[in-house]
Amino acid sequence: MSVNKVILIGNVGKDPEVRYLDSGVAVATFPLATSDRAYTLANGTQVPERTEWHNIVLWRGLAETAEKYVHKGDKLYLEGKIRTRSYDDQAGVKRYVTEIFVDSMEMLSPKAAGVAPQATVQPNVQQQSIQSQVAPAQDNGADDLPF
Amino acid sequence: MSVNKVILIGNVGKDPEVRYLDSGVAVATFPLATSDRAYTLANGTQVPERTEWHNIVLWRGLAETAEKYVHKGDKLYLEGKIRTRSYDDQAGVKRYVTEIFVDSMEMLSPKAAGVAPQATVQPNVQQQSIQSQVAPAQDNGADDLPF
Amino acid sequence: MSVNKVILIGNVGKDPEVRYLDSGVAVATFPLATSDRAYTLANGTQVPERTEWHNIVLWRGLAETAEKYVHKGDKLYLEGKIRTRSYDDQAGVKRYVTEIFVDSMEMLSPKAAGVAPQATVQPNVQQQSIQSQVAPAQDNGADDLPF
Amino acid sequence: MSVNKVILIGNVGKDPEVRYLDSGVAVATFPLATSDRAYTLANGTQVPERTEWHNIVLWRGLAETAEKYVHKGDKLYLEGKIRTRSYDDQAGVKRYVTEIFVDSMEMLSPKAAGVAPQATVQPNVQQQSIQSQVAPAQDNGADDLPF
DNA sequence: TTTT
DNA sequence: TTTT
Repeated sequence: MSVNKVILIGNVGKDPEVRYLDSGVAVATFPLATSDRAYTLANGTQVPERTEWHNIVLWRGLAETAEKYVHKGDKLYLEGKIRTRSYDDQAGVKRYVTEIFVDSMEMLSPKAAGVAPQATVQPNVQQQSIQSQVAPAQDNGADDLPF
Repeated sequence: MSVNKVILIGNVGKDPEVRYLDSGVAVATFPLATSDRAYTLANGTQVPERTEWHNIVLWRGLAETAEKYVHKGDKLYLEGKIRTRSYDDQAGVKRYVTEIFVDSMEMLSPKAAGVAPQATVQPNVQQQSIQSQVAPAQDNGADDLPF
Repeated sequence: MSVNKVILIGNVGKDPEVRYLDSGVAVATFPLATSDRAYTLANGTQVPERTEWHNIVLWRGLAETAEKYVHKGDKLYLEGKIRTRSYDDQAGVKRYVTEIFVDSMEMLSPKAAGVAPQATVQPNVQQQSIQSQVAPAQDNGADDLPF
Repeated sequence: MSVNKVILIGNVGKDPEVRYLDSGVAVATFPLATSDRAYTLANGTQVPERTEWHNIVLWRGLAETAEKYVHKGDKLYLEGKIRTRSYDDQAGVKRYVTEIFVDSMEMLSPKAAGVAPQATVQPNVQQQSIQSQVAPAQDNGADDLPF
């Protein structure tokens, strides 16, 4: 038994890229930024703001919602899980990418809010089914990569 | 304004490695496994169990607690944030590691439970202060790396 | 747009009570205890352990899973939402009960773990559908009350 | 070992009421609304939107931040714990109130966002210390009640 | 490299 | 009414 849960509120770095698998399943990807506030330590050291970029992945209905309603700059609430996949780069070296597979999405930007109809996917009947078609970099071409 | 929160329940893959920075600050690292349950899709496809490995990082008091009480095989509840850092590998290629910086830890294994005294760090006066001393691979030697 | 999310790890106070609505839908209820650790303040004051009791409500498949596998004393991980309902007591005074409607459950007790097959409900097609049949105390009789 | 965690995103129903205890500690209270989306069941039943009201309580620095920056209508992200307390009403009947004790707050309304300086309290050295001074209704007078 |  |  285990739990793998991520909650993010942040800003969309680029318009979503949406691909459709042969099966017709939609996959959307985009970067999301979260930022730590700058602050000062007890000893006077200034710790500057730091931005963290997350590789966001949505499937099926959520991907279609993202395609319609999510834009660069939007603020989103996302709930999902951490997923690290590996691939071999051009030099044949194994590399890793950590992504957030989203289960639930809410729009926080005023313009966007209230637009998305049904922003939650059915759990367990979802991402993993098509995982093997999505993961590999080599059969997509470099410019087709989610990230 | 943003939120970057991770909640994990999983099993410790190896005993924690604990290092002490020059400042005396403790840093503990270990892998934690979470697993999706195996299940069968509507179309009959069997989706096998899949294990996700998380790179866990604890600081200061939490690192010292981990050094004393956390062992391979233990089940833990962890709350923290996602942090991706980059480093240059031996070939000079930029590589990325995603880690979970822990803010709060609870022991779920019966043996371990109830032992840890104060399993929560003081937020904001914490990890980032010593970040530059910890991140780089090059000044530590390969066998000194958290992961 | 909003979020109402609760995450609990605690111990079951009593065996679940399970009822079946006329529609055949199962509803399980039980109390769950969470405890703050005792600790000492900077000024020396001892703050004792404090137990919080949560009114847990599960529906449909989750209720049936609880009926089979959840017992007094078990440790559970629960994810759900807060729900406050009102009813009129015997004296006709409006009273409030706050309950946790569970979306996802995991067994943490070693004996129980691994037994439950599909511990997540389909979101949005769930609790609210039968809410009006469940809420009122007056049409159930006092001994039929969830709590 | 246990976990009692609440995550809310919702709208402030009224300007915060802030009181100062004899010790100088600030306590802020206000209602926060979260709403389920309306939706239609498989059988055609319309399930209307439903608003849930949460009794929010903040202490110390967070209460002072709320006093300065939080207003009716603002959208907030809150992280905290569930706490149910009892009191005797005018008729001497024991009554219960469930409150959310906040550990962390973020402003989501554009106007407010970015204003609050340090929106996280130090855990474990916090609410419980002054609990007995705050809980009872009877020594405060009805108009002094948080809710 | 963990657990069920 | 549970656990450590």
